[in-house]
Amino acid sequence: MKVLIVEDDPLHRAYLGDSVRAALPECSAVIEATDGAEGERLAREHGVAHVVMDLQMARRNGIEGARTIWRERPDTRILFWSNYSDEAYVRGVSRIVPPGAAYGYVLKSASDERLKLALRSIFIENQCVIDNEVRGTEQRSFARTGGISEVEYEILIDIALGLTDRTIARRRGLSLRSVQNRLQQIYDKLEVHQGAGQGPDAAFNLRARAVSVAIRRKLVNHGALERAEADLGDWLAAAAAGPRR
Amino acid sequence: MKVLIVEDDPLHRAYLGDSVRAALPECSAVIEATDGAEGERLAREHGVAHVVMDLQMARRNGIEGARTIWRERPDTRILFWSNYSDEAYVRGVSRIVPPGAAYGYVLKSASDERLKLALRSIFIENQCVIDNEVRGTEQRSFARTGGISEVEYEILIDIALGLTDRTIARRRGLSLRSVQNRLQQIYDKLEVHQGAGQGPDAAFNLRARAVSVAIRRKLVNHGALERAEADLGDWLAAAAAGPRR
DNA sequence: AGCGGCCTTGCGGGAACCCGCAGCCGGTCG
DNA sequence: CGACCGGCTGCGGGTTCCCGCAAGGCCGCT
Repeated sequence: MKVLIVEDDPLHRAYLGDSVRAALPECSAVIEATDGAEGERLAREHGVAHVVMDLQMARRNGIEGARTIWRERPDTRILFWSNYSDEAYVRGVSRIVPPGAAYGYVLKSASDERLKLALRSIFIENQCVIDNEVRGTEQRSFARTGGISEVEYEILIDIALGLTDRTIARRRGLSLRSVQNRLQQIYDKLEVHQGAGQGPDAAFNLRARAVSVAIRRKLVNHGALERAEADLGDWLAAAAAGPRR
Repeated sequence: MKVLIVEDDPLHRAYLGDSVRAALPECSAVIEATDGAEGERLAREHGVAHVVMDLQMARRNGIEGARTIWRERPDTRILFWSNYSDEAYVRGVSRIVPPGAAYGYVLKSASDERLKLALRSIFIENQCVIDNEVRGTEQRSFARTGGISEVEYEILIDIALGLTDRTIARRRGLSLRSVQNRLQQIYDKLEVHQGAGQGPDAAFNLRARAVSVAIRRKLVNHGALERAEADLGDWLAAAAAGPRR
């Protein structure tokens, strides 16, 4: 069994290497990469089926890397090892995991024991292991209160990108009013109010305010914006090529 | 000489401790804290004058911690040790450093040598040491192109918070039109255009778009938003108490 | 069938936003 | 001193945003 480690911090990389070797005697080789792009390349070259991946790396982030690895080999087992349990990361991961694939999400603050256990569970037993704290944010995200649904999340990203209502409508195949309705729901769930007086002296611009609290609540972050921007670029190009109107 | 290390990652904390002891034989004690709040407390209790501080920690970030430490003892020497050279961090730091204070900014990706050199320069020689890469973003930030001035930056933060033009005007003591003029400059410098057609079918909402590219360019980030939100809260309370109108 | 809920869509209007035009003022330079 | 520049301000209008009201469609339940 070959294990690929993708992690840009040398200290963490070394620590991970030790843990992998200690937890998995059946591991024949540990391969190391320092960013997502290199990880993709090495995974392809070595035909690796077991990966430990950091999210949030400097040059190419872990979600991108995992996506292309999974696209090429959907049965690859990936353990995400991250500093944060931000909803943006959790959503980003759960959106790209292929059906039936075994994966894990463990925080860097977890104990040695927990990490080794997760390694064995995922790589040997083929089971999913989600850190309890991460599970927490996942739960919250689908709970009644503060729970942003998938469709709403799309629109939220769109306004975070700075799109117009009309553009969002075209992109998502909705009417203008529907987009605005969804925005209304988002404002509700994010508890965004006008601030002071309702009418002439509202303190907040709701749309901008919603983005602000979404960022503060870690629903969206830099990585998510980058990905969304790339998608948007694709769509804009496609729309310009064949504007079916 | 006592040195306080504020860093939430145990691996990095241990590494820092080793480096400090190796680089500074005159160091009599190394004290460790795992977040900004604890760092403030320990600095006060031990009367520490030499601090190594991580930015971006989970519970209370380094800029907050450094601010209160410096407020209590402006001659404290602080070395910031960070993963990133984002403009938001650089601005955040350079805004709180007291006049004449010695401080440093070194990236975690720097070599062992560089870290030790910086430790000696700052703590012993009382000199400022700014990582070259950080200097780079600092330069860029004040250069002609893409250079957001301090006043513009304030307004940028305000729209990122979701404030109305009118509210910004009140807060900053400007007329409505002046705020909008500044916004215009920001749009220019951030190269934010309407996207497709000028008039009825603009793809972008400029204000939201500006925030989006500001985040992607790392002019603002989560920590900066948190701080700005706290400031805003103070101002709102003050404005409600004595609305001089 | 009838009913109630949920989502979608259209309409209308008040507020906010984006921005060109123009006047005012303090500072700099020839 | 006059010319010029950059920043601040008011005015006006075109567009977008925010949102209440109401009508229609789909679905499940009684």
